[in-house]
Amino acid sequence: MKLEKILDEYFGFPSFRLGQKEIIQSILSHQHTLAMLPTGTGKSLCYQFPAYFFEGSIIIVSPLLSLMQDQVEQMKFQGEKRVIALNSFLTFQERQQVLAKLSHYRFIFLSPEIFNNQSVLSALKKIKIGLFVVDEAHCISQWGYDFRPEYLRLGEFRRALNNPLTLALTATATEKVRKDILHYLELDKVKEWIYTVDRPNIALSIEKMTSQKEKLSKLLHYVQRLEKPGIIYFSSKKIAEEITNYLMENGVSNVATYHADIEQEERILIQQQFLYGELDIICATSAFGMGINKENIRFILHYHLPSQLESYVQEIGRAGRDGKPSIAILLYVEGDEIVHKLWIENELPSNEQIDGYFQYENQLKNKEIIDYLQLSETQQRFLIYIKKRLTNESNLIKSTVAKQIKDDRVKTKYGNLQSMLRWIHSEDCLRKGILSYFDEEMEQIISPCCQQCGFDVTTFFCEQKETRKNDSERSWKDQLKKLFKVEGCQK
DNA sequence: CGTTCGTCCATTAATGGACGAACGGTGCCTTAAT
Repeated sequence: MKLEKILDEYFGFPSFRLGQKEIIQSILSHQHTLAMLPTGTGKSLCYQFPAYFFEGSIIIVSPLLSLMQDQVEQMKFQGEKRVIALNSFLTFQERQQVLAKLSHYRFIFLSPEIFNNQSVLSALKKIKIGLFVVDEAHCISQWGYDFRPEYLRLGEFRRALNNPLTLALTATATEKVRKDILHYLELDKVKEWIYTVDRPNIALSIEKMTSQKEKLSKLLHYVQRLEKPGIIYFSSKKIAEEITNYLMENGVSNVATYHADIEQEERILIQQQFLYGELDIICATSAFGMGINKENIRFILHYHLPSQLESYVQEIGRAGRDGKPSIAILLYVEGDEIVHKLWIENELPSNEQIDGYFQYENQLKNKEIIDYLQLSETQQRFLIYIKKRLTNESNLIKSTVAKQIKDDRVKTKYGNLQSMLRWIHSEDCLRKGILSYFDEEMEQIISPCCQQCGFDVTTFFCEQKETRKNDSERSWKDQLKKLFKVEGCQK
């Protein structure tokens, strides 16, 4: 049967999107595959489709519980009942039941951390695995070295499962990150399908200002005028909250804050409200976004810069999934990057902490070492990872290697931040800058492209559309607006 | 690095200033350390 026919009959799509068919064919011919597709272009089909050709289960490694839950719900809604998220949301009894009949499930979503659980791992060993999928595979490189070390152990877990056929999916990976992905998944002989990171319908703009105050008024200016809905990104939870209040005080309604300290229930509520159009603007940290499948986001504003261009591309990529013109504006004041430098410096243990850790390891209890050296959770996880990786080596070697890895990591992260800053300060086309960071060249001329290529931000304003209307219509509309305090474009 | 928070001590007992410490995004997993 032709693939298109199956696509139509089973999934209800008339045709494949860019890259999907090639990736699916590559999987169907049993080649390990690394696929890079632009944000929001239907990566999940790439593993859902082959599932119906394979015996055995499809394992999908996913970075977030909420993402797994969403995908499971969505697939159940589409009629696939043999799907489960194997994670800490399950009670002990539920987990036992699921593990007992694991081969029953066609799709098994799980986190990298769950492989640490011996009963889960041994249950997985007993079933036939048709495909091992790593979703958002750039997390291996982005988080594996410090924040979530289990991402670096996915190769080890793959080996434990007898090296199943593997598909790594991402939207943003430089050459270096792609190498990391293959290395840590222990893959060679890989078919790579790399498509552009570019999203032509998203116009790009950077505005440099000299004070935070100026930035604040610029933000309000844009928020009041740009077509909604939109997301505003911050590198501080506190400032995200403050600006939510500031916007509301200035007549912008339907705004909410989203960050890691917001209760789980509240976070789900905000996501839902945003999805269904009850909220227009989310003031968020980097916690917000993964798995947000909202078609009509019109703008992404950055009140603070992210720490690397990969993150920036991920974040702005949430705009314009419907293909309509959208805009990404980065507001920059010198010094905004300082907080990233601090995090780079402090998230991994210092040389003194590393030496101390391996020196006292045999003498003190773990908890005493942590207290004495004041190790953060990330720092502990890093050190435990090194310890496990070098089990048979002396403490001196462990200590030396740990310092080496830490130095490399700090250097890489500084480099990424520098690239971000170079891009901000460059006077070249912004799109070209992003593409060249991902070793791509501009192949087409896009209009509107970016503020370097010359475009008018006001074309993205609601007002612009309304001035086309005649005066009398406008005035009653304005009055109505005032009366009901309606913000945003009226369609 | 730059802001905020808590403590201490001052003096027309209820503020206020000085000073140092703490903090700053992201998320799994809680039966996993010889």
